This record gives sequence, structure tokens and C-alpha cells, in this order.
Amino acid sequence: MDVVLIRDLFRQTDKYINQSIKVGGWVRTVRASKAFGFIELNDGTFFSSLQVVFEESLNNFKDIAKLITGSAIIVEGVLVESPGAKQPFELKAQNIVIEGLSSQDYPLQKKRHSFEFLRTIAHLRPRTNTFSAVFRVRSIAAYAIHKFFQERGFVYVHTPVITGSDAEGAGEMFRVTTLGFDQTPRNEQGKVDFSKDFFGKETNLTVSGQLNVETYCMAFNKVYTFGPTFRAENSNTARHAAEFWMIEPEIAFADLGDNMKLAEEMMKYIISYVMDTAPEEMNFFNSFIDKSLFNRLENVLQSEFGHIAYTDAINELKKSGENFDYPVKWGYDLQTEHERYLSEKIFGKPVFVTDYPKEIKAFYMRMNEDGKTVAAMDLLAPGVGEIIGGSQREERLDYLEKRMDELGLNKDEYQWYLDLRRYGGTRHAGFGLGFERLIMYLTGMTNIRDVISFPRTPKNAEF
RNA sequence: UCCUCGAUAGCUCAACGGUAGAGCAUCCGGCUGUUAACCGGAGGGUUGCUGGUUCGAAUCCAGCUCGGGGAGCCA
Repeated sequence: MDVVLIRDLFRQTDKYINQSIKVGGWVRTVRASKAFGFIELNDGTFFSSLQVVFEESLNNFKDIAKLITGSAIIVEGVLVESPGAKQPFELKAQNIVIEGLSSQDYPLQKKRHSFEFLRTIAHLRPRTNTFSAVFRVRSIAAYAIHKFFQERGFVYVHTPVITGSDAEGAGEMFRVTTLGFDQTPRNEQGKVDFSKDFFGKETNLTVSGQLNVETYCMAFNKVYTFGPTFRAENSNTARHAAEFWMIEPEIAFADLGDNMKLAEEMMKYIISYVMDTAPEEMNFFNSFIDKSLFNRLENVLQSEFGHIAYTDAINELKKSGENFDYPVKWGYDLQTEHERYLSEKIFGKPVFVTDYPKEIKAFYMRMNEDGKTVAAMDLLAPGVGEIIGGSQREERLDYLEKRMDELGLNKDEYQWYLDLRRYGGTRHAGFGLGFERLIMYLTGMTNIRDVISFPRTPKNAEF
């Protein structure tokens, strides 16, 4: 007899009710009395567990009654309607095989654990309700992203994880090297001689696939990357990790407006898909993690995202009369408190802030007519902050070179990037979506460490 | 990196200068429909680490380590 997935028992109950079946899973809890007992069995395929009823007639009844939480078992029996109110059906066991015993020091209990504690046992936490739900939603959301782009003719590009460009400008990078630490070779100037290194030059882990994916955009029209990204920033917040996943679409013959339209459609698509595909998990989040979750997500689905230019946002913030800790001034980047006020108080929904001063944005963003601002856009989400950052790219070679000179960038390093402007360059735009921030937004989880399987943060690379 | 709060049994917490406790978990026993099962009993501690103050420190002080919340950097 094949093992049946508990998911199928719940989704196709008619097919299995009153039938002999076999299931395998991990014990969540055992409640036993003298002559019978109950096991909550979870096999990881479904949010809910299956109640197994077992009786004295089992030849190994005493062993089963003493099963420790976490043990792996295989149960054969008949699926019957349950007299209990809390489950529609239950499995009446005829035979239970212990696959792997747990131990009395198994750290997970059937009561609530703090997320802080569960982080210290990241290898076991996916067996809990919350993390079971988080990581199933994460998987579904990843699929939804691919589905969204593939249905629209986007080509999925694998950009390199190891990069040789040393100035992508998005933050501190992790060095990639095979040079020893004891006898680092030096050149005549006493500097590290990277010509002796594996790649013959200085290399790092990527902080963004954008520059690379732009090259494929100029060949495939609509492309996206979806992969790991690394930042060696000493950031100690609930929203930052040293290793995270990022989605970066790039579209040709498109401007900033097209870019924002794409971002909004994508966000709505992912939310709908996840809500439709993981109703049990989403219900759990709405009930136990964030009681305003459904209201918030429904509101996003039904409303148009807000739009406001940076300059107008500054004026709105000044007008608000709110007493901010940091000054609101044109030319200064918006502080977290300003972003929150915009998205939470003024708009009450996700809002695009556009056309930032060029000084606070990256070199590749397209210069606006005014010569002071660039065609950038950040999507600010209530509760999560900046979830998307993007722009229309500067396709005019002379503008781009001028900007790179102003910032003192080495144009030789970017010849391939500049070539895109020499050989049939066109308007194009794109953005970066922080995948973990999206998961936080979808689930109501408030710490990025709790939406990544094995989080890497300053002073923490366990597991 | 900065500000702030915290670290006591496996977990969640109490004790706040005078013998370190509870609930849950674990172990033993009981119980014929449980579902955070219930009832009885038992074991379980270098109070994060190092030093200091004191007759006496989980408790007061300093440094360190790690963690939470907030900020910067960003996604």
C-alpha cells in the first residue's frame, strides 16, 4: 500500500473516507489512557494534522502510548468520520510502525514557543505550525512569481553570484577569494596582488543582478532574475539579512510608468495567488500572527497604489504638522519615520514615491528634464517599509558617462554596460523586490530571520 | 555601528541584598473519546561569562558575549 499524503485526505476526503490507507508523519502530540489513545500526526504536506486513534489491540500499544513528540511513524488503518468536533475525520489505526524514535530532550513542545528560541533550533522549527505555514507560503509565493513573469513572456535569467565588478554601489560586499590568509601575495606597492587570485582579479558576491540582467533585457525584451543576493552591511534590524533573495525584472521599450504598472500587477498577482492556494496557512496568520492581515491584503487587492513625487512628498510631510525626529528637507533622503507616515497615515496603502534627487540615487537612473531628479521609484508598504526599489535606466550614453564622471566611477570597468547604450540602446526600466520583505508582508511576520530557513545576519551563520 | 531593554530549570516566567520557585516539558503511576487532555508523584539549577562591592549577590557596580526593540544603510 502506498503512503497517502495528509494533504490529499483533506482535499479529496470523499476518495479516502472509509478506506484502508497508510500515512507517514511526525508525532506532534500523544494523548493516551489505559486502553486507547490519540496521536496528532503531521506529515508536512498540509497545515492541519491528522488525528490517529489507537487501541489496546495493537501489539505495540504500550510503545505507541509512550511515543515522544517528534517521532516518525507509519500508520495503517481506516479513515473514518470523527465523533470529535475539532476534526472532520480520523484514522483508526490497525498497525503503527515506529520509523524513528524521538528523544526525551526533543526541544519542541506543544505549547507556544518564542520565535527567538525557535531561531536557535532552526533545523527543527519547520515542524511547528508557524514555520510550517511560513515556508509553505514562501514556496508558493516563489512559484507565483515565476508564474506571473512566465505567463507574460519574461525570460528568467540566471545572473552570476560571483561578480568581478567592484562598484555596483549597493553596499558592502563579501570578498570571494582562494588566497590564503597567512601569506597574502603583495604587489610592488604592497597592495594585495589579486592577479594571483583564482579569477586573476578582485571578486565579490553579488549585491544585485541588475547590471547583468540589463544585458539580457537588451536581447530578450522582458527578463527577470530571482536569486540570492549578499550584503556585508553591519545591519542589525528585523528587515535586513546578509543573504537574501531578490527578484529583479527589467523591461525594454518601457518607462517609469510601465515599471510601476508592472510592480503593482505583480504584487496583486502574488497576493491573490497565495491567498487562493494556501487558505489554511493564511487563515492561521490572520488569526494568530496579525489580525489585520486580511484587511490589509484585501485593501491592497482592491485599491490602486498611491503615487507621489518625492518633491510633493516633502511638501506633504512639511504640511502635516507632524513632529518628526529628523528634518524634512528637499535633497535629504526620506527617513523611516517619513516613509511610514506617507504609507500608513497619508495613503494607508502601498505608495510609489518617484523622482528623487539624483544625489541620493544610483548612477544608472535616468535623468529627468529638470536636471535635478531621476526617474526612480520606491514602493513603500505599511508596516514593512521599502519593499521595492527601481527606476527607469539612463539609456543616453552621453548622460550616463557624464554622471559616472561626476561620481568618479571607473568607466573602463563598465564598458560592457556602456556598450548596451552604443549598440541599439532603448528606453528600459526595472526594479528589485526583496523576496523576504514580500513574505513578511504576506504573512504578517515581523522579523526577516523568521521568513528565511537559515538566516545569515551579523554574528550569526549557524546551521 | 549608535540608542535602549534584557539574559534564572529543556521552554515561558517568578523571586529584586538573607535557604532559587511555578506552569508546561521529561520520567513513574492512574484514567474507556482526548484535542494546549485530565489526576497523583518524582527528578531537574555553576541564576550568560569575567571581575568588583558586601558578613552575605540571581538581586548592586563595571567590562564582555549573545538576544529583543528602535535608528542608520537598503531590498
